[in-house]
Amino acid sequence: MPIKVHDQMLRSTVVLETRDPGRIAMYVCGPTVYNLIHIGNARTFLWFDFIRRYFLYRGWQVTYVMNYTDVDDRIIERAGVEGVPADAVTSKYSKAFEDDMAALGVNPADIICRATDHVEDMVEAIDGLVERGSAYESDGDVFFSIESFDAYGKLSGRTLEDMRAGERIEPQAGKRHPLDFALWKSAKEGEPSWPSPWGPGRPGWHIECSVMSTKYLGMGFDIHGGASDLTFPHHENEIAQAEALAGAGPFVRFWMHAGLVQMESQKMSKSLGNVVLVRDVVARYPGEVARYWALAGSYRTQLTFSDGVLDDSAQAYDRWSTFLAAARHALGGDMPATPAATRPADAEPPEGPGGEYVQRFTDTLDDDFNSSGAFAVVHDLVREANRCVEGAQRGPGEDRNLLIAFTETFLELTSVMGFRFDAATGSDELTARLIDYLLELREGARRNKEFAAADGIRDRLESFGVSIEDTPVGPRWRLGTPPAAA
RNA sequence: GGCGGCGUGGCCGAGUGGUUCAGGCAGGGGCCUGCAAAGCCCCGCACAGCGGUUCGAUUCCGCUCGCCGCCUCCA
Repeated sequence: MPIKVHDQMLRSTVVLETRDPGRIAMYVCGPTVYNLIHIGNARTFLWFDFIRRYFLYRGWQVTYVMNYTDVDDRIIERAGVEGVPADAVTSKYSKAFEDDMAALGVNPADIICRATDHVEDMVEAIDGLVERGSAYESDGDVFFSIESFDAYGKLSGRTLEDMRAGERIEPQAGKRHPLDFALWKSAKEGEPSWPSPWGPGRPGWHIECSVMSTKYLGMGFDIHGGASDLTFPHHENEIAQAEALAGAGPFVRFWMHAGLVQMESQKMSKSLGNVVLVRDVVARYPGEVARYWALAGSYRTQLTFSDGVLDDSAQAYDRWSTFLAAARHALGGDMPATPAATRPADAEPPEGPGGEYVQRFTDTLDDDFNSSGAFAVVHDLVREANRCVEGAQRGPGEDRNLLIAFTETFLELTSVMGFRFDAATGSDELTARLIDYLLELREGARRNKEFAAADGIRDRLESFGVSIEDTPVGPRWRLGTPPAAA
């Protein structure tokens, strides 16, 4: 079954036919590195990280490019506020972005490109646009003439008249059409600047993505992603620039946009100030919980963030980590490792007890990444696997074989979704030995029916965040969040 | 004003023209347990409202109401 994606340009879900068979070239608009990112931003990056993982799982070769916007009015503003040079701001927040992404288990793009490393390319592109009559200079600024590009508005589905009707700001002086946008901005005193045929200045925001995406992926690359608030004007402008310069389209084959995160019926945004930082979330929950929250619903719809939603996700995720701890306890040395499986569409159908789940998993995700369905598959798998735990812990037999197979499938599917359990269970060696020793003492007490003492040990360990579960073959424990930690 | 999206059981959140069913969280009952915990089993006659198409609509069409996004920097 082929993979289908919802293409914003067509406004429908269509079979993903790539420029080169078996290869996917994707570009996602990255952060403007002028402050800390919030979970609304993170949702987008978590999603494209997952999409890339899924493509790889399905046997595609993926080239994933992401930009960092490191020249921008807000960066200049921020540098003024912090009293440091602009590049100090951008290096600080680039690093912060990477740290936050790592905390969420988001892998870096294959190619990360910075606007400031590509100014010459942009100047060349702008020059080309001026030459072709798509752009014009005005007092040191260069603007793109939207009237010169017939298809302007095709992505966002609006006409020039529509857009004029909703004008809310005074047209900037020097523009021929109010919606013409800046390709090059002349520098004021003290601002970062680069030389150009129109004098010292800096590139406008939109041009970097057109130039860098086509530089690394070529015209007509497969997927361009970003959040839905970039549809207009940013992506519309990217199309205009790239296709005007190339003299032909398409710039991009498929446009994918992630829905925005809402805060109490209003979108979360830096300019509104109603943000929840990734940093604050990962201080309170494992990164996997945020990943679960972001990925459990469709990427296209709005997602509301409120107090409590992460608690729900934490409970749901806990079901998985609890299962895995139980499997590890029951299987001991037979515990499977995470398989590095790929499941190309043309491969043999998956076999074994977990095969049915693998099939359901790919079936649902092939349909525009229906992750909710994929989560349901994993939950169903966990339920069936849990039924085998009790039998498996008694020793070899049917239940044990099934549990091994189901656990392996579980690790396969959850790793495609970007969850890592191996590291998350961690406690250091000494802690583990101390806990084991305390449990030995407790077992002795239990054997002597000294339940008050046994329960005392359990209660104390619980208060440290160590949860104890007794099983017919001895207690198992795992580290969690201490109750009422905050 | 223009363009677009959404409204599913206490909450989150998929999906479909027709009595097998999403899934999770929360809640109730049971099994297991020394007690727990975890797990397993069972339990909710949900699809904003009003019309229409149809043998049959939560699913298609229209209207109404409500919510949200974009049109300005924004993931």
